[in-house]
Amino acid sequence: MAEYDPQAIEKKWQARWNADHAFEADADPSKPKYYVLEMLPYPSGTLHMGHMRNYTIGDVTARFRRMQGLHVIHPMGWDAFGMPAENAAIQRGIHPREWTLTNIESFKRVLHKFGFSYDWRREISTCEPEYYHWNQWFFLRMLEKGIAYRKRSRLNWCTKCATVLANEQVIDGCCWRHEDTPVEPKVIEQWFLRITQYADELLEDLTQLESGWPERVLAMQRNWIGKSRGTRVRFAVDEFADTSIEVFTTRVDTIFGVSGLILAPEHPLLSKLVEGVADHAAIEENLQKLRRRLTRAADIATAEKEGFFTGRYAINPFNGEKVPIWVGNFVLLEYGTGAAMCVPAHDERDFEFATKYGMAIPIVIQPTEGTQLDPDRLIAAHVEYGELVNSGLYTGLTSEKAIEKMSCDAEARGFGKGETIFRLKDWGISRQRYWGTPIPIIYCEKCGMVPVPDKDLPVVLPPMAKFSGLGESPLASVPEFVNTTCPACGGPARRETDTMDTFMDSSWYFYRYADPHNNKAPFDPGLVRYWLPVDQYIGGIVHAILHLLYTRFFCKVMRDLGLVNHDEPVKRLFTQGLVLKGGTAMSKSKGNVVGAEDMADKFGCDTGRLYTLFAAPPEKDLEWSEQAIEGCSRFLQRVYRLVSKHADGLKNVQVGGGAATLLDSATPKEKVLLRKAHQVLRRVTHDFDARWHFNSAIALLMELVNEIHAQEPLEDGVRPEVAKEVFELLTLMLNPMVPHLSEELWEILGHSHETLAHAAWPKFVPALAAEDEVEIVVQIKGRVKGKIFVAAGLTKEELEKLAVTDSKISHLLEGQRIVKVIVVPDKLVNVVTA
RNA sequence: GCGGAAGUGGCGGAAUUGGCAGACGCGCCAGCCUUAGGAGCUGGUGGCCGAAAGGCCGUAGGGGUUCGAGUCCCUUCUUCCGCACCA
Repeated sequence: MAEYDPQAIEKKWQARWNADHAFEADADPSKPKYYVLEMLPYPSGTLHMGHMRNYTIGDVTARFRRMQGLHVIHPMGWDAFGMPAENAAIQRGIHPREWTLTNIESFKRVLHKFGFSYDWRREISTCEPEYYHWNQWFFLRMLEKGIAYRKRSRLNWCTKCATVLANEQVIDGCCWRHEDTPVEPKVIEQWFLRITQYADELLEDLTQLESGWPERVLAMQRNWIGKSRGTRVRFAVDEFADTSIEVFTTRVDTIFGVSGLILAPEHPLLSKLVEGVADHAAIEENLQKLRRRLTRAADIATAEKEGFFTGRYAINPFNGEKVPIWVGNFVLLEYGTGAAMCVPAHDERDFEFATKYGMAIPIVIQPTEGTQLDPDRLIAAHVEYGELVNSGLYTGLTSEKAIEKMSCDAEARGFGKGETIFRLKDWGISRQRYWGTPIPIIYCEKCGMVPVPDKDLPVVLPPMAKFSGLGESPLASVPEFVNTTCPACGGPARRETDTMDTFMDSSWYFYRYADPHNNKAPFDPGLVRYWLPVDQYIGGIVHAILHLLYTRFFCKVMRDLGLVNHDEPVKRLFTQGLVLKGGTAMSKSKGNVVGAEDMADKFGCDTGRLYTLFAAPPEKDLEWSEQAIEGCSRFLQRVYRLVSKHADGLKNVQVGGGAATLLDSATPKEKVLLRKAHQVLRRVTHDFDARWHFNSAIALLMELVNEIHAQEPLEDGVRPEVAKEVFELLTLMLNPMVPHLSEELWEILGHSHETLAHAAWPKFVPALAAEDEVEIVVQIKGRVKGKIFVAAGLTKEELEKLAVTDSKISHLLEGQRIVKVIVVPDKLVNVVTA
C-alpha cells in the first residue's frame, strides 16, 4: 500500500488550486461576504513558525467560512518599506529595493508551499508607487483638513538608526530596535497627524468592539489614550504682573492644601522666572542637572524625587496665599501643562517630595468615616475622596461636590476651567530615512510650503546608490530629487526630504485589497462598502496599540472624507500567541528560529499546520517541540493508511437518500461509528464556529479515527455506505486544517472531478448522534458510587427507580434515610441521605 | 502602583460553561511483531493505602454557596503581559 507522501500530495493540490483559481472572489452583492485578514508581514530574513501560525489560523478560518457558504475575501501583501531594508543597504551595500524584492519572493514561495488560500490577484506591496501614491494622497487630504501639520518639536533620536522615533518606538527609554541605545532629545521640524482630534471618539468607540476584541487590547488602548477629567487653574506669579503658571489637576478639591507649585525642568517659563534671583548661577546648574534625565523607564520609576526652590512665589487664586515655585524631576513637560500643584497631604508623590524638602503638609480632606487625619502623625498621603476642611467657603463639601463647584467658580472668576486631557499625543510621521513614502511637500522661497498637486502624484522615490547611514535625511543628498520647481509660482524650490512612518502604510492597506489596482483613487467606495469592515483580523498582540490605534484613526478620517461609511475598520480581532523555542520568542538575534520552509520540507506543511493548531490554544504561546510534531505526523499517516486501505472498495459506493436513512437496520458497529462521527461533527463545528478551540477540534478528530480503528475490520458488519459516510465526514472536517491531505483522501474516495475548496461543510444530523443507551452516574451524597446503563430518554421517576433498585446502590442504601433524590436526565442520579 | 490574563499529572493541554477531573497528544513502562527500528500493533500510566475488590486524597492556599464546585462568591499567594512619577 502507498505510504503518505506529503510532498507529492501538497504539490499536486496546490497546482490544482492555482489552475482552478480556487480562492479568487469578486464582489457580489447577492452573496454574504466574509473578510478574513492576517496582519501583513514585513518581508525580512526567513518566514518562521510565528508567521506560519498566524497564517494557519487565518487559513483555517477562511476555509471553514467558505465551506459554510460565505463569500470569502482572503488577501495577502507586503509591508515592504522600513528600516531593516535600509540597514541592509548600509551594512551590505544591497539596495533596499533589491533586498526587499528578494525577501518578498522568498516569503511568497513559502506561503505558496503552505497552500494558504489567498486571492493572489489582490497582492499589494507598500513600497510600490502604485501603493504609496495613495499614502501621499491621504496625506494631502489630511493637510487640507488641518489634520496634518508641521511643528518644531523635541523628539526621540536614536543615534544608531540616525532617525527620529515615535513615542511608541521608545521602549524603556531606548530604541525599539536597539534595546541598549538610549534615545536622545533633538528639536526638529516634523510632520504630525492630529490623532488627538479623535481621542474622545477613539476611546468611546471601543465600546463597539467589546464583543469582538480581546479585553486586554481594549484595556491597552484605553490606557494609551489616557483620558483624565480635571481642572486647569492659573496661578499668578508674585512680582510678575504679566506672568502666570497654569497647572492641571484632577483634584481641585485639594487646592487649599497646596504648599507649592512644581514645574518640569524643561518648563519654558523657567528661564524668565529665575532671571535675577539670588543664587542664579547655582539654580542654572541645578536645572541642567535635572534636565539630564534618566532614560530607562525602570530607573525613572524608582528614581528618587529631586528638586529645588526657584526663589519665586505664585499666588493661589482660591485663597490668595503665596506659595513657593519649585522645579521637580518627576513633573513631565509633555503631560498636562508641564506644571503641577504640590498637595503633600493628599498625593503620594507630593508627600514624598514635601517630606524630603521640609515643605508644609496642610490637611484639607478628612475621611467621611473612620479615624480623622492628625497633622502631627501623618505618615502617608491620604489620596481618597473625603470631606473638605480648612478650605474656606468650600469646607464641609464632599470631594465630588467640591470638584464640580470649584471648577465652575474658577471659570466664573476667570482663573481656570474644567478640562479633559489625554495622554495620547499627536502622531509624528516624519522619518529621516530613504526607504519610505516621500512626503509630498515642496518648499518655495517665495510661496513657502506648497503641497504637491494631486496630478503630480506619486512623488517617486529616486534611485539612490550609496547608503552611509550617517546624517539625517538620505534624500537630501539627491539633488535631482530635492531641486524642483514650485507648483504655485514656477520658481526654484526644494522638496521635503523626510519620508513617512511606515505605520502610515499599514493603516489602510486592507482597504486597498478590496480594489488593489485602482489608479484613479485609493479604492472604489462601492467595493469597500461590499467587502469592509474586516470580519476577522488575526495578528500578534505586539500590535495592540500602535497599528490598531492608527488604523482606527485612519478609518475615522476616511469616513470624514466621505470614503467609507463605517466607524470601525475591524469587527473581530484575534491575537494569537507567540511561537517559542527554548522559552523565548523566535527571533534572528536569539538564533532560535525554525524556518517554515525547513519544517515543511521535513514533515510536510499539513503536519506543520496541524501541529501549530493542536499544540496549544491559539491565543496562548506555543513551545516548539520536534517530538510533538512527530506525533502529528503519525496521526496524519494513520489517517492516510486508514482511508486508503478502504478507499478502493468505497470508490463507487453512493450514499443515497440522506445519511439519516443509514440508521435503518444498522448493526451495532455501524451505530457506534455513525454516532461518533456525528457527535464529533457537532462539537467540531462548535469549536470552529464560536470557540476557536482548534486544539480540541483536532482531539475530537483523533477520537473519531481511534474509534474507526477500534471497529476494524470494517468489512465485517459495516455496510460500505456507512463506511463511506464516516470517512467522508472525517475528510471534510479535516479540510480546513490539513487541506492537501483532505483533498487527496476525497479523491481516493471517488471524487476525482471536484476539489474541496468550496465543498459544503457537512450537516449535523441529531438523530445520528443520539445515543439509545446511556451511562448514568449514581451518586450518594454527591460521591460516585456506581454506574447503570439504561435506555436514553427515561423520565426522572424511571431513572430514580432504576438507580435505587440497582443491586449495589440498594445495598449501600440499606438502613439509610433518603432525604431527596436529584436526577439529571440521561446523566446522573444523586441520592441524598440523612 | 494601575490595568489585563492565567495558575489542572512528568509535559502540552481537555472538561461542550454547575453534573464521572485529567479527553486528545507527547513522554515513560510492559508486551507483540520485525534482520533492524526514531516504523507498526496491544495494554498500562494523578497521588497514597491494598494481593485484590475497593477505599481515601487531589484542579495554587484558605473560607463560603450548593444535593453536587476546576467551573460561582469572598480572600490570600504566585506567574506572565501591557502601562508606568500622567498631577
